Amino acid sequence: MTVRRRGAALEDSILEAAWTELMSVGYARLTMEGVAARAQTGKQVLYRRWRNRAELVITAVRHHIGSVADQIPDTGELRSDVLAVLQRMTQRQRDLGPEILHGLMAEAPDLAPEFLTVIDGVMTTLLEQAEKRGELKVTDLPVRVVTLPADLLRHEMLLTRHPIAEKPLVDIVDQVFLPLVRASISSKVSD
Amino acid sequence: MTVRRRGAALEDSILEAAWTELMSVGYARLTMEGVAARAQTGKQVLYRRWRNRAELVITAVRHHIGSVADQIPDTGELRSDVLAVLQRMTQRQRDLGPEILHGLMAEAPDLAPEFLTVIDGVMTTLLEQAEKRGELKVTDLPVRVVTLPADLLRHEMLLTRHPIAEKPLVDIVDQVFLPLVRASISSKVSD
DNA sequence: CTCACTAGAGACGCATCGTCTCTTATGACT
DNA sequence: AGTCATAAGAGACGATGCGTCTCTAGTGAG
Repeated sequence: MTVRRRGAALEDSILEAAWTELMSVGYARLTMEGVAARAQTGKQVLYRRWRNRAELVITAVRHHIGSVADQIPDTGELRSDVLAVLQRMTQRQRDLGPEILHGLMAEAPDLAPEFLTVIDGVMTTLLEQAEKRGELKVTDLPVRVVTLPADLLRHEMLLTRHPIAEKPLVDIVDQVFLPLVRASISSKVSD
Repeated sequence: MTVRRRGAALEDSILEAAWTELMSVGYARLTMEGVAARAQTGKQVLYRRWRNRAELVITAVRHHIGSVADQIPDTGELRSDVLAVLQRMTQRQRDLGPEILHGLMAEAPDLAPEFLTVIDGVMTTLLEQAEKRGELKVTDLPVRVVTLPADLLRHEMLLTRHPIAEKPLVDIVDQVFLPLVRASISSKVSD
């Protein structure tokens, strides 16, 4: 070993090695030793930075695919905005695959709550945009309805092993979300 | 060792040992060796019957808490029927705890689809009962809406680490499911 | 009473964990 | 330029659990 890396350069190498390892052997069979070997470094270097597999992998995943909240759609219509968000979510699931998702869910307890708050924020923004356009009143909607499209999609991701097609997304929006939004508006009138 | 067990007696001992082990150390730290030791038998006896940890645990769980479909509520009203099913689901989740649920989901790919079909059948029965009473027409409802209460609850179970209270169940039924059922009926009229 | 079957027990080789140790490259500070 | 604390690279280490294999001796069927 002639050159010895440090700081960010080293960390990037490790995260990239972890990602490659993740893609080639999956989560269940990813080992700290494997990552260290691929990154041409020692295990101790990994354990100095992450307490376990799960934390390392989460960092690696975040490092490679950003957050759904990174860019919020604004198409001028609530329906297509929501659909766009759901599509972004499925894209991320496709990148990871179900095995990694389940593995992380089982081993990283802190991950799930974060999913919730992130999407919550995004959906709230979408609804505020719609409200500004006069499509609806945000206050009409129970929180449960606001997070519902993402919740249903997430459920689908966790319970099926295959990547999710376009149809379920459309169904969620058209058969569940939008009817509820409409019902909420008309019930407000009859109050 | 004086007495040597066989057949069902032996199998029951093992399943009970597995359950006890599950309750005392959780799923992640349950080992085949631990179960064998507690059941006072050898590992080979386990491997003769189950291919791995996940299958053994699934059998043990089924052996101790039956299926949601074991008894289908019939209270005379759709709302309370659905609530009763959701309550039975949360009861089972309480018995298991989130850690076991996640562990099994990650390691036993065949488990998830089964959840889906079981609840699907139960909900369909509830709706047929309601239809017989004249509460609604089953054909009005998209499949997505039929499975929706269970789907949402399952989502909640998988994403929160604590047992689920009564309120979310009521919210799911009153803020999401029933409004959709009603909307579906009235939209049918205006078709 | 005999015998095929398999329970009970644990040794085995392998993989991986997380810790520890050792040498030596590196960059910050004189 | 020279010194030095720091941490990188490498791998040995004991522990643990996997899944397989082997051996013996209960046990129920006939």
